[in-house]
Amino acid sequence: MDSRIVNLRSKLDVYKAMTGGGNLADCPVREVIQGLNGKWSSLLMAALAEQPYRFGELRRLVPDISQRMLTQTLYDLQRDGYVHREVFPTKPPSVEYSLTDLGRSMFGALQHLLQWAELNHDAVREARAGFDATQA
Amino acid sequence: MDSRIVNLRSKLDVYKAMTGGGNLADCPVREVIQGLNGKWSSLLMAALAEQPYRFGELRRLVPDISQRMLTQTLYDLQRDGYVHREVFPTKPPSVEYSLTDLGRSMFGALQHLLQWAELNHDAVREARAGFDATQA
DNA sequence: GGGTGGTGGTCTCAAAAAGAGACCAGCACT
DNA sequence: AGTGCTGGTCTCTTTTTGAGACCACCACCC
Repeated sequence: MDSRIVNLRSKLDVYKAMTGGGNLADCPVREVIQGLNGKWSSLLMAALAEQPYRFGELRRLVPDISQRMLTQTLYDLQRDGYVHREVFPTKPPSVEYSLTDLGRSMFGALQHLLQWAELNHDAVREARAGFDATQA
Repeated sequence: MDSRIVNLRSKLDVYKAMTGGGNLADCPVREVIQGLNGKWSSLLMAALAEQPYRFGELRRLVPDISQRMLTQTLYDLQRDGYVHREVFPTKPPSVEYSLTDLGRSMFGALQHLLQWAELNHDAVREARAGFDATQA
């Protein structure tokens, strides 16, 4: 028994899960997190959690995303099972993206982080400003 | 009143927070999330949530991180106020990294996502495999 | 029938970020 | 004098991202 007695079992469990219990290289948790790490993933998830959107609607909704990254991010989210893509055979075929059950479930967890960010972005901004000041 | 009646107020709020209420370009929530988007940020946060670590310990703990990215990710986390860096004037100076209160607070939110990933990585893996099969 | 505009993309090329690995000063121990 | 550990930085290559042109299809409008 050393000083590493852990009173935060759940945190330790999470850490062990991320390290795959010693098998850190191909850890499933890291793979999943990696999929959400994209610059646009969480934003698109938040948008689609509100309601389904079509490709062009998303592009207008997020003006600073390039069409290339919108295509790719949606493809990745679809691949991981968070997003459903449905093509409607209208005159110019339209494509609708919506969350799957898995996507809604995942967003429930992601939401905690987004809400934290909403409540604490001032603290982060302050910390950043203070740090930059000392480094100047 | 159109079909967009929203029964998920909290989700909508999160979305609005991310979009900055129409000011999507410089939205504070996106800035914060961006800081956690790094490939190694969440892993290092999980490690430091368990206990403080020294630089070399972290390097050994996460063998597949390059020294360069370890330095940089820790710097970024410190800049955003999640991590405290303390230099001890030992013979070869040692450096200890630990979570700040802000860091612990943030990890509390991040943890939900990590736990979700731990519980659902099978579903994601399956979705991925199924999707890849249809694309082949 | 010839322009215009909206559909959802792909392709190419430049810029930014990440990874690999060499290198460094300082000191302790042998 | 050599070896090893400390916490880094520097340079080079590869991967990821961003900007923007291009595309086929069809509807609409004259």
